[in-house]
Amino acid sequence: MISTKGRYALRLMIDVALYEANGFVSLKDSSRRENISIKYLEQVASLLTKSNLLLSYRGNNGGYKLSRNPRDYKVGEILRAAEGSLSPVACLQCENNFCDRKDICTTLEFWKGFDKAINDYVDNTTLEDLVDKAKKTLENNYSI
Amino acid sequence: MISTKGRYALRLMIDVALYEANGFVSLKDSSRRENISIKYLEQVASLLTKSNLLLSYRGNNGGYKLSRNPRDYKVGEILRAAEGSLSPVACLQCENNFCDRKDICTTLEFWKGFDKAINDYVDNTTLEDLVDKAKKTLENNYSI
DNA sequence: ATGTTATACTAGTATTATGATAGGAAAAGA
DNA sequence: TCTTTTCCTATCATAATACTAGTATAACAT
Repeated sequence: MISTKGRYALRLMIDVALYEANGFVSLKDSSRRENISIKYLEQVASLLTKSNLLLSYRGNNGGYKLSRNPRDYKVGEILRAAEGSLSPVACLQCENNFCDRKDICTTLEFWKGFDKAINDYVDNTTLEDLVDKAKKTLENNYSI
Repeated sequence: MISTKGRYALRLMIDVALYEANGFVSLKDSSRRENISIKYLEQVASLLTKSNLLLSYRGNNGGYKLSRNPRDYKVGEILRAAEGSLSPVACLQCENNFCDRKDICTTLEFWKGFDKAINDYVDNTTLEDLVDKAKKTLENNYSI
């Protein structure tokens, strides 16, 4: 359901949040820290930039930084930007909502509720929540 | 996320529930009513039979019937039988839970909560709920 | 016995999505 | 002008999806 694109997007956002204090965060650094192919990460970053979740800057000392405070990102926004849609069934994706069974479908309400449960969950966690957790994990690893 | 297998499985279970009063429900009839290829529906029915959600009977006047009362099926059981797993990320599928980032993964808790939200939702609706809705839809269509 | 009806099982197949890799253009600073 | 970085597009191997098809097996009717 959530592919590498969504998972990598979330990890990239957390990584940028953790390191942007020193200036723009380059994919060269993020990809090394997160152990993700830089070329693939470029595609993920591009999705996030187009959705205005990341700001980019080219050239030397360029890279990415957050466009907002971490607490103002819902995780759902990040996942939807990377995945396109979190709909559990194709018939709920806006454009495809022309299912010819629409008026007789006895499961449509169930699927709509499912879609809502999914989006409610992912919109109930902020990037800040995950960043705080990441900071604790880093601290623990250093103390070992 | 939910493929045709899961969606067809749910529709088949509802169809069998609606028509089993007259005896075993054949795929020939179900496939005609639901407008799903009989050969594909066979594969779906096979998954449900193997999971003991449907009882099958071969030969003349054979077909399928429910193994329990509709109120005793959680929709989640049906979907999991057809789809295999509803985990939103690969690393939560039991066998694959050997992700080498397991101990440093800052998003694992988030994904576990996501998994729980998904399964809680689908386990909170019963087949009976959907069958009741289907009966109402059928009534409305006849009255038109 | 034989034919009919139905499930059970296995194999094949076209299309699409996934998860990348690769090359080069464009921007920005040294 | 060189280096570093993002930006954009193309390509590609693998796997999943959504089927179709054929045959075996069971059960009953005649």
